Amino acid sequence: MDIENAPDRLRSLASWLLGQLTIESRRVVGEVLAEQGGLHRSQYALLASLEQFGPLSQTALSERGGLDRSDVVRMIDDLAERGLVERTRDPSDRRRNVVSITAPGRRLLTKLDVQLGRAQDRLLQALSAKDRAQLVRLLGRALGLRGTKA
Amino acid sequence: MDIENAPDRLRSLASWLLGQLTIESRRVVGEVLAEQGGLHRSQYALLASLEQFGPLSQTALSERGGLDRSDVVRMIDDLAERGLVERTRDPSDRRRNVVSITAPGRRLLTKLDVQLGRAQDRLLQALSAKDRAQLVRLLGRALGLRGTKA
DNA sequence: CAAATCTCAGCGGCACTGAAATTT
DNA sequence: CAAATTTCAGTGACGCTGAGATTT
Repeated sequence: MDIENAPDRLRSLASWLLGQLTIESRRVVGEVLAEQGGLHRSQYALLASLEQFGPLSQTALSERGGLDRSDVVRMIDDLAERGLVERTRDPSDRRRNVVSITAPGRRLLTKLDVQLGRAQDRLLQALSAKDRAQLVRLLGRALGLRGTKA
Repeated sequence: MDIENAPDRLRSLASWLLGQLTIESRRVVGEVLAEQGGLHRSQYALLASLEQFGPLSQTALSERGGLDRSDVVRMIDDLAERGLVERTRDPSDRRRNVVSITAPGRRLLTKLDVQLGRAQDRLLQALSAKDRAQLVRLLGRALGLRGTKA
């Protein structure tokens, strides 16, 4: 897509620019995930939550990762089949599942961290390091993130 | 979605933040479009291209608006039915369609401009005017837009 | 009982693909 | 003939909804 030729209305519209860059972002990230095991984006989010916060219920996972409860079911099904997470009934509240990341899950997550980092570089190659940091800051703030330099 | 509770890996990942804000963006923009005639986002892009550049072929429209040729067919079908654009065969090259915006199309476009402007304000309410401008600038640059202050 | 959790089936928008038909 | 343009049918990921089953 040649953004230079787009009409002014679009070139100055935040929502349109966001959408266009997100398309590109999904392409770039999708390539990485396809190579490194064929996970979905949401599955990276699940592994990231489990690694940082320890075992979680599926509801907690959906909240942490900004995912729908329904998608969590399907994505955890798949991760469990691959041995990247374990799902067991919570003995203290048998409505809940307790999902935890496995050693192979951690290893894959580490690998993905590296590759996704490079994907960000490709996505934002036109921006300086300072501008990339600023972009992340502005996006975070627009989403209601307070303070932390994350 | 409560971004505060997301894992650090996601909160600092540009592609994830982009995706989350784009979800919100589509929600907000979708509401406006649903109220003001029920158009799709891509149809606003089509009207915007036609207004600025005059009558265009469908291929040109797909390039200007970052749309797929296939979607242009469907979206123009609908716009033509509503009387917002006109589609005629190009007499000088009968492979082409010539699409042009109509008076009602212009009127709707103007109305949408206002409402979409407000939608941007809602989407980015957490940012100052300066930060919004900076965000637009960074997104444009990441997409390869050179120079213009748009 | 009401509320929480998980599961399942399905929907609609969207970016995209492949192939056919027409014209240059 | 090859190339360009439009059209059509269909795909897959994704965000989401509604309803049911189980448990608290």
